[in-house]
Amino acid sequence: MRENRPTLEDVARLAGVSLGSASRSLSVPALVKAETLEKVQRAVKQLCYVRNGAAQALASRRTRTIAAIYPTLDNPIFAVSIQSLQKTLWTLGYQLLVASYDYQPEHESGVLRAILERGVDALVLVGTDHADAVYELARQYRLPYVLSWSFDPTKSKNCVGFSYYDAAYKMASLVVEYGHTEIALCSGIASGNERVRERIMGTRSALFAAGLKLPQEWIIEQPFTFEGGRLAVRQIAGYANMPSVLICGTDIHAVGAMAECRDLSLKVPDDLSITGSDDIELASLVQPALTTVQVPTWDIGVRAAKRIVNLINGEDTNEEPPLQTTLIVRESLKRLRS
Amino acid sequence: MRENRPTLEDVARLAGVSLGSASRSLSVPALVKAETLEKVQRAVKQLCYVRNGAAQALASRRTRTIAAIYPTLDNPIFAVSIQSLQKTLWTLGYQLLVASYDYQPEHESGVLRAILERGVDALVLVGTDHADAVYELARQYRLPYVLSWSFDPTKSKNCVGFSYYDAAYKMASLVVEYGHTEIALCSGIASGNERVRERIMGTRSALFAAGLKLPQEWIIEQPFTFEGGRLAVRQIAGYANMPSVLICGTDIHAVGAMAECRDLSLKVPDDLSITGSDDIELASLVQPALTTVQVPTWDIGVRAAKRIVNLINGEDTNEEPPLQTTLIVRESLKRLRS
DNA sequence: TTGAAAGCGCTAACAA
DNA sequence: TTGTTAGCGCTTTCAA
Repeated sequence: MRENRPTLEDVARLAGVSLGSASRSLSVPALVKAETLEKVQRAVKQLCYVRNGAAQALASRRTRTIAAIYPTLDNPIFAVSIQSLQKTLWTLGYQLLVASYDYQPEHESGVLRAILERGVDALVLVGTDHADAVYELARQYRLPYVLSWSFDPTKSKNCVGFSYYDAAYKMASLVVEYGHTEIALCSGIASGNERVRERIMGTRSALFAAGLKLPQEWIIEQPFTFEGGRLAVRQIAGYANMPSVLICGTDIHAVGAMAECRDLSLKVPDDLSITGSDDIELASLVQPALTTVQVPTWDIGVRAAKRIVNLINGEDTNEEPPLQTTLIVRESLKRLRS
Repeated sequence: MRENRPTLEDVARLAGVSLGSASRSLSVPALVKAETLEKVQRAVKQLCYVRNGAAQALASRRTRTIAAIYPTLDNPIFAVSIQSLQKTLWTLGYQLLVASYDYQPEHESGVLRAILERGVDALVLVGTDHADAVYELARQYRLPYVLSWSFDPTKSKNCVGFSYYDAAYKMASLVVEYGHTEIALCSGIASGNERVRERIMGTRSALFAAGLKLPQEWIIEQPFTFEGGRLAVRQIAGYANMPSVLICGTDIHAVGAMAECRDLSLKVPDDLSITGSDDIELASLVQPALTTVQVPTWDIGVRAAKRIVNLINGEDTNEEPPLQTTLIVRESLKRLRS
């Protein structure tokens, strides 16, 4: 298993300079005479030299790698956001280590521990609701972190996201404005997920403001899968009095719900209106097209990348306000009165 | 920026054993007396000790990390496969570093170079068609690699995948059997992607076997996006004589194509039949449900993980046959004659 | 601006 | 079965 990678010493020898100069040529070229720099660069090219990251990490105590831990990789909004996070980090000279805990919050700290062992300079997490152990480890290892997607004003320095409460409030207000009064909510699993809880609260507040209620039995907690959406529809279809609208916590839920409606011969939106959230690409492709809330998926990745690098460098990040969401009105929500 | 992580030396001191014994307790516990092992484990727990991966990597010349380079992370089949790859590697004691080159083959070697610098023990790639530089780097760094998804019998030791040719042949044969004679193909971009080329060849052979032809202008190369599928439909809709069926290279294409048909008031499958490939979850949710080819998405990740670890350990991997694909007949393909 | 040299925290001979 | 020790390849003082 021996490799024959050239070392920096080989480079230095070939270039006729010291090990120190060779190292500086690569890391802080500004401190090196142009002539020396050139000699080193020539040697690097000639030997096809590539740094040994482990040695660099050991000596400098930085890995130039950032870990991102997601609930799942299997939702297009996360996939898109990972792309933008990765691209932006790359331009800033960092690599991205991606991990997921499969929507099992209790696994997150285990994943983090493994990542810590491998060594990273910082952390990007999703949401603000994490086990104490997660925050504890970050503190203990002095790891800067960014909490993405959710926005918590009390932690704004570490947050890059939007208000799930506001997004849900907006959507529920639209639903009310369209004349609906019998409203059900298909949310995700609330435990360990403040985004789900914020959505429930936002929805409830909007209904309350209109003199309506969101009874507990009309809040249906389902995993964020197509199947989850189907199950929600099956459940409300069994109720004596069916709601006129199902507000879904994600577009994935909504698309699953629409499929189930078809199977049950429920017309959307005539028999049941359905709304989503996220505005994934699919939302405009389904029939009827989905009324949903657009969230700044790509932007979250870009900004999380910039923020985390700032935090690593100890630069003062001026606190940014939450990102904005936008209602997208299509055909899946029926107007009952104008 | 100083961290205060305890080192193995701290552990050894607290446990009252030597550095060597402490190291062995963690890496090869079998070589250590039970009593010693226990002392070390207690010290580890007490100090919350976590190995320093960089030091370990530098000294042992292995990182226990495997890199996987994908064309994109933004296709559900890859997302699913990454999940299974990651999970399986985890149980085998390896971590996964994910990267993508955004379907720009010329970027792949650059990505690989960055990964090499960081250090990995092995590589999982998608497909067999890679720049010489990629194979050259793998050779130079003695990096074991697995080529996933595609199956090339001449490289079967390194391949974990299925025959795209066969899959396409099967689907095209079904289309012919259903009585279609005017057949168009919406493939991906063929350059730098043998999977696309195999699909084209498989389709062409099946048609040829039935006395039909696949003219070049009925092969439409489009990027693997919903929009790609839409564009393909727009293109054939402009032809003087339209085909009766559009065979799509992926379900993503097919779903996009179906959406465009709706916008153009083309009935699927009456005005135009559409077939897909991959059998993503969405395929059964769209209306009409998609006739497609199921591919072993999850299995590819599991097997790639096992194979790559075998290769790292220099174990003899008995050459496995290609994985199998299955036709899934639903409603998007019309029967013109029986 | 450069060179010399002391580690970074661990593994893996080797000797005991 | 254990302890000792010489590196792994790089960064980063420090002195020149």
